[in-house]
Amino acid sequence: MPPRAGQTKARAGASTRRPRGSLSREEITRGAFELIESEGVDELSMPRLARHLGVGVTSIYWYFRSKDELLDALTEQAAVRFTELMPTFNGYIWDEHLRQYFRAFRRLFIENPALCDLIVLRAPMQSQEAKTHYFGRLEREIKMLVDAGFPMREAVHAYMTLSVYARGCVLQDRLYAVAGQSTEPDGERKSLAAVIDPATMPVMSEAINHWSSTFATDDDFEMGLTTIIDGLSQQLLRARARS
Amino acid sequence: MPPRAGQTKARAGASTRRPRGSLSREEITRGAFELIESEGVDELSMPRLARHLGVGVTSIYWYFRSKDELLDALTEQAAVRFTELMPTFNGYIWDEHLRQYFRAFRRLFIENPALCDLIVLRAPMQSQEAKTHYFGRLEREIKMLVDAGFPMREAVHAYMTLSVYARGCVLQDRLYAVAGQSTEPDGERKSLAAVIDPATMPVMSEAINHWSSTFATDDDFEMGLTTIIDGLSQQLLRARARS
DNA sequence: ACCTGAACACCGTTCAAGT
DNA sequence: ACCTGAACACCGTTCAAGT
Repeated sequence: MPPRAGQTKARAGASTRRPRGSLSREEITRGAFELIESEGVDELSMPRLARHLGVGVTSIYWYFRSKDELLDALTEQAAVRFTELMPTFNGYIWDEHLRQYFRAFRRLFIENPALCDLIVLRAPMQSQEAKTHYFGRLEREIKMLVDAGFPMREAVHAYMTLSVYARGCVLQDRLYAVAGQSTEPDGERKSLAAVIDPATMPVMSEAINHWSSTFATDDDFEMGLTTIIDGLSQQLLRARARS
Repeated sequence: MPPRAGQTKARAGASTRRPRGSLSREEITRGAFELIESEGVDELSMPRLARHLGVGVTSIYWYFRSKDELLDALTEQAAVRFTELMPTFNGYIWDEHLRQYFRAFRRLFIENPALCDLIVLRAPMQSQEAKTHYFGRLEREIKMLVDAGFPMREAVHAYMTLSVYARGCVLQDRLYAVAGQSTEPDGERKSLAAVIDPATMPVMSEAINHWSSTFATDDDFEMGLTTIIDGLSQQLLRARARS
């Protein structure tokens, strides 16, 4: 791996001491993101990060009390980045809006595994800044649902149900990604057929024709999305009938 | 912690060598489950497990090539245990059946964090045995939906959508559980109010009245369940109309 | 105030023995 | 065939310096 220009790299045995103000929380988190994006969050370790930054390991501890505190900071930045990357959709009616929104929501996590690992698989945001960003976005989305006629409680839960479902799909996708990829395209169905005896499992032996290994493909996701939005339509009709 | 009777315990400095056939895959996985159940999956380490069993660390490596192989075996057993613990429901119509089933599904994971960590947060099952158990259960559930009138493809996806949603809720619950519990009962709403300015976020400042910290409470879960089942009802009506 | 290496307790794993 | 400790490379973190 050739050292890239314009970047602080591990000095090859050079024992130059870093100047005083050369390090900062920002540089550390930036380096950590680079590491996570290229190697995955599991590969982030304090010694590795220090080497990547060309710093002594313990220097990082001046800026972050622990690795966990560093990860919290990364999660917070990831949350901000995520809300910034999410496009805004305008002019759609509520059901099509939700569909577009959560389709993008899922795509974003799948295309940015670093954000996925930090946001989906880690504890909830704590910082004021991250929450403010997040709620700013929620304000838009929930208002949209309220304007469409959803009572406040139903609007909140509509968003949350879809959010939990979408994150569940992303999690599924991620777990299957880290466990070795499926080998041949049709290998999955064959290996399923091996454990399904048509005599004792007549339904399953037909069901596997509609099977995808992860159940987190684009099509799988779309079907669940449709189901949930159909359910919300029903609830909206009932709510309108009541008022 | 007093040593429990009838259990192989760490010998207090005793350097007695274990007899030949005294260890086994079964004893190791049993000890590992005990450790996971009492300490959590993060606390499982090879040295700890060895100490718990009163064995040299390296003895474990005779039975499992690596920690990962051990975890795979644990995951497999957890999957079998899970399907055995899931009650069977009889005599309900399809929508009530799904509600009961996934309610129990979620409860089981919440009440058995060890199973949750191994199944929900780890890679998919690989072994024949686990798959056979799992598909046996799926046979029942999908047949139920097909008998209710769902086309095969829709039946498969109905189950999977609910399964992804329920696991998403469980994940949420688990993440909030490991990150410190919320302090006061009403503290959450107050801390939310701190970042929500009613002037700029009129909708959110009302929405937080319907807010729960995790969005994975029993009520939250039930609402999403209702939404999804409502959506499935719609699809069933359409499918029946088509045929 | 900021950066550093030495040192500690822990981890997963390998290896060359013991019986 | 099965069990063992010594040893290795790695990790997160602390501490007592250096400048």
